[in-house]
Formats: sequence, structure tokens, C-alpha cells
Amino acid sequence: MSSGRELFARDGPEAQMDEIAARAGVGIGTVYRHFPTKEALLTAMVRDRFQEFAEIATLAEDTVDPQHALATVMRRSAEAVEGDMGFQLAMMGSNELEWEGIEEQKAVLSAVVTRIIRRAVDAGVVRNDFTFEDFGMVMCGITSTMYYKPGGADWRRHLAVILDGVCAPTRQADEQIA
Amino acid sequence: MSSGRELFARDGPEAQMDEIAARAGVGIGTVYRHFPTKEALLTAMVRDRFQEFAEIATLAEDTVDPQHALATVMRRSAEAVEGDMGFQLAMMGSNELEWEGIEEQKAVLSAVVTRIIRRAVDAGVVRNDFTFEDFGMVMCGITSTMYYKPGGADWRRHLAVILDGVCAPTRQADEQIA
DNA sequence: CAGGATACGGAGCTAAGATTCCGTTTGTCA
DNA sequence: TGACAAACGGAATCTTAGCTCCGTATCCTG
Repeated sequence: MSSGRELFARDGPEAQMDEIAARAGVGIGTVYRHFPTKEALLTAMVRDRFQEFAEIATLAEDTVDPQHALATVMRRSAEAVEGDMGFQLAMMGSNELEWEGIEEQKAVLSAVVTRIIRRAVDAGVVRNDFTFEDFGMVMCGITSTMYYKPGGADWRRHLAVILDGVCAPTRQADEQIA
Repeated sequence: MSSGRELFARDGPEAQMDEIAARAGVGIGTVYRHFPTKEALLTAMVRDRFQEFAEIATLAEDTVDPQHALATVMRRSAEAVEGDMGFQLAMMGSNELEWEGIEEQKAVLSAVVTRIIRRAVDAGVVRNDFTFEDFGMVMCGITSTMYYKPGGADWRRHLAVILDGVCAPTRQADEQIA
């Protein structure tokens, strides 16, 4: 059940069902009684994460400073999945999967984050072309480098760079750096 | 041979050897005559990419404007792997692989990019704590979001945000956003 | 053109891992 | 305590994908 889910999350994507069961201290059959398929297990895991993201965002919305609110969502979300290679890999490999039944959590997350972004933009502390899509994209980038081996790469530095970019004044098309 | 390698690159990570062979228009045996193992094929592909990155960086070094030089390396490198899901996946799944025989290409890349970064930092157009490690990390982040499905996420926007962050003035520890 | 060498194709072998199935254990209600 | 039900464990099965092997086709060389 949930412990199995959690244990699975800590594992890589290639975690075998046998191993998952073993770590959860149950038989394989039991795992399959709770989740009809491996994909279902993955989906449940992903849904939990999105639920968590939504909660994190909701909490952060109480932050008074608009810029700090956005920064907090980003940092907390990253911290939440730090070390959870299972989630990472699930998201990566999900190129065509559709994660059935995640819509609700995603909708909440989207609504809250969108409000947080709008508030920051209105306050002039975040580039005014920043969207929820961008948010998802950069978060995806940050988390996927959590497993970047070479040198002591540190995702908090990555986040710092991105925040500086996100909070930089909006540029006109003719003044883009690249 | 190289056409097979290239065709493979276009495929996902789970591209089967059979399919790779088929697309290359040869038999499976032929593929294995050129690359003893699937991993060898992946490695060859990765080596080629790093070679290409090194060439891109070398060319960009001629750019007079220091900031533009760095931005160019980043943009061109990203463009080079755009659409090459094979490379992406290879890099992602490489958690423990060591990519034997890539050292040379990586050394060149590292040397050139480090010079480009130093020049930009010295010119004061890039945060002075930016390193080659950071470079690798953010590039990894950008490329891994190339396959980010949700909404019309656009990696060029991602790059733009990161460039703004990279070129933002260095912050003191007590003025970090997050 | 003969003979050997080199390269090719792809059926089939094998391992790995997801899933099924059934005998056993544990829990519940009279 | 006995009988039925619910939950379990894990060996056995099925499927997939990497890799091997051998018969065939192509290319030299004399």
C-alpha cells in the first residue's frame, strides 16, 4: 500500500515489482491486489506528488511578499521530489502516457500557481511574460538535473539562476540575449 | 554505420535493436557487427554529440561579444540535440554508465567553454560564480524539457530565462531570492 | 571462372521482468 | 470451535528485447 508506494518512489524507474514488494515487506501478489499493473502504481505515485505540489503551492500562497511566494513554491516543490528518482523517471518516461486521473490535482496546482504568478507579475517582480507553462517547464528542468552526475552540480544553484532569470525585467524581442 | 547511428538517435531510448536495424535498412546482425552491444551504440552516439558540442563551442569562441559568445554556445548546442530524443534518453538513463572513451571530447569542450565563461565573467556580463559545472547543469535542464509535453512549452523560452539568470549580476548570499 | 574471404540477414536462443494463479494463512461470525 | 471469507505469498507463466549463430550473398584475386 502507501508504504510500498513510497518505497517504490525511492527506487529508480527500473525498480522491479519483485523488489518493490520485497522492500514493502509483502508478496508480489499483494502488490498486484492493490495496483492492477505497474503503470497503475506509477500513476498513483504521480498523483500523490501532484497532490503534494498543490498543497505546497496553497501554503505558499499565504506568503505576503509576491516574489517570495513564487520562489517558495519552486524551492519547496523541488525539495519535495529531491531524492525521489522514481518520480523523476516516471515523468521523463511519460512521453506518451497520460497519467489518467491526475486532472483534478493538476487543475488545483495550475489555478493556485497561476494566481501566485499573476500576483508577482502585477507587483512587477517577475517578468510579465512568465506563465504556468513556463513554471512547469523550468521546474521540470531543475528536477531533471538532480541526478546530473558530473561534478558536484547542485540543483539549488540551478534554481537560483532560474529565479534570477524569472525575476529579471521583461525583455523586448530585440533585446534578447540569444 | 553512421546512418544507423543517426537513425537510432532520432528514436527514443527504448528503441529496439530490431527497429534500429530496420530503419537503417540493414539486418540485426550487421548492427552488431559494427557495435558489439547496444551500449556501445549509445556510447558512439554520445561521443559524436560531445564532439559536435566541442566544435560548436570552438566556433562560438570567435564571437567578439563575450556575452553573445556564451549565449551562442548554449543556443547552438540546444539546437544540435533538438529532436534527438535518443541522446536525451541516453544521458538521462546514464545514471551509472560512464561513457567510456568520451574523455577526450569532454576535455576539449570543458576547456573551450571554461574560456568562454571566464571571458564573459571578466567582462562583467555574466554572474561571476558561474562555472562549467553550472553550464552543464543548465544545459541538461534545458534539453530535458525539450520533451516536456504539457502545453506548448518552448525550450527557447527556457533558454531565455536561464540566460537572463546567468547574466544577472552576482548576488550576495543574503540577497538570494529563494 | 574458381576459390576464398568478407559482410550480410534474420530465425531462434536466453535472460529479465511483469503478471497470473492457486494453495495457505489470517480474520470473522455464530 | 467450526465454517466461510478475505488477504497473502510466491512459484510458474508469458512476453519482450538483447544477442548469437549459421547459411547466404557479394566481392576480390589469380
